[in-house]
Amino acid sequence: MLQHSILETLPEPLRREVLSGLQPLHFEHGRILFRAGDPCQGLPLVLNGSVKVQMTGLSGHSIVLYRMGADDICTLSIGCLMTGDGFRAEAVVEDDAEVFMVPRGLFDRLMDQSADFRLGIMESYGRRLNDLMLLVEEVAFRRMDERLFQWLEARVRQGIITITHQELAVELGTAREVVSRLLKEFERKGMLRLARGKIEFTGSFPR
Amino acid sequence: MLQHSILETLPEPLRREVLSGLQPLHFEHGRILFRAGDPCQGLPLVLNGSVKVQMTGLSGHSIVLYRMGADDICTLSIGCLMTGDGFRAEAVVEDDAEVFMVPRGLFDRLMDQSADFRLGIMESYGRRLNDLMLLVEEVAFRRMDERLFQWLEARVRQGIITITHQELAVELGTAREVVSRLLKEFERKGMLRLARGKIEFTGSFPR
DNA sequence: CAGGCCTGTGTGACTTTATCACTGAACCGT
DNA sequence: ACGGTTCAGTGATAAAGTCACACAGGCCTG
Repeated sequence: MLQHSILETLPEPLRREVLSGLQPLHFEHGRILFRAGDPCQGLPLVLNGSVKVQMTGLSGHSIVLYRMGADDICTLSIGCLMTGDGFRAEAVVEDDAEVFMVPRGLFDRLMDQSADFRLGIMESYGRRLNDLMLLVEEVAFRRMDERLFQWLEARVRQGIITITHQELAVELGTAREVVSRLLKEFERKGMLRLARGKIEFTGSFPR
Repeated sequence: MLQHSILETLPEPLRREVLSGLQPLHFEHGRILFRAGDPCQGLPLVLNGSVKVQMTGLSGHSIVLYRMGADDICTLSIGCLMTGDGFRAEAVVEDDAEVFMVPRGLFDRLMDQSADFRLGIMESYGRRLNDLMLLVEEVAFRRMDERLFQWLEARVRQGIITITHQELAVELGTAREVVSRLLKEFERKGMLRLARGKIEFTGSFPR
């Protein structure tokens, strides 16, 4: 079922009209929703799948800022939509995703006509702001080994994950070598097994 | 003249009504607009002065996230206003400030009735999101000496600034010792002179 | 105005993280 | 099987964070 909760709150005639006017766009794993500098085409409503948003600094390093999943709204786009500025980050599809792209005109109309839509947008914005604030705190003050551990912990249930040390470094905003060394240490402690492009959790990974 | 550009865009009868219903609140240097955990009372529109927003991590360390000045909107409050969650950060007045506090009901009404108001809110949100993204990048990848230098550079014109190393550490999200050492090095290079609670720029501070 | 107190600053020793440079292993296509 | 490419491991060194403590400046109080 292709739907997005923020559209379900619309009053009936409007909802039907909007839904009939939008067709879902499919994006496969690895596709880029937008790149840094791109102008904003519309507000993406993520129906399913998973999209990560990351930025690359002047230094040339990248860091993942947050992810969007089912029922998420790409709030970052709104600012660009309003000011006409280009994106400062890029969005990469991780798990194949379907997206409604709401054009500027329709967005304005929905903001005008539905209090629930406005509420949904504001809530989404608030969450994103909070996420970023927490990320700042994490990057500024938390130790790398803890952060890496937590990242892995959230994925233990998958048993094996497919990711390179370089990608993991981008997740945490650090250098590949740092990730390699820390992972090696985890391996020495028996928490996981390393292979090229893969990390396998052992039963003894602490939970 | 006490006004805020986002209110000036309102259609005339509404603008007059809103303005007559709001009286500016005065906050002196050092006053706390809100603390972490506080519920949100309304949307603060900053008329003048300067307010810094900072958060304290689990680690007990703090970092300044951004500042608000004349004509700014405390977008952070909107999320809290919508979800009813408490603030995750605190706002401290630096230069005496005057603020319109827009209560929830009025905010909803303005969002409903003015497209320009909506635009202003969305733009403000977009800017804040961009600021935070840049901060993440800065904290994750930039060298401390450069960041400290830039922070000082932005204040060279004041000649002397009154700030402790501890406060400066919070500005940058680092440890006091790191700031002390870097400042000492700047002093050795002749860029500035240090005194208890003060930093004096010399003519040779590079610009 | 001497002494005590609090806050702010300086610094050594050590750990963690980042950077640089390079090696070798694993995989891919032909 | 070979050669190229991507990935991972590691030593050396620099930058930044942590811990512990000494001491200096300003302020209050007797």
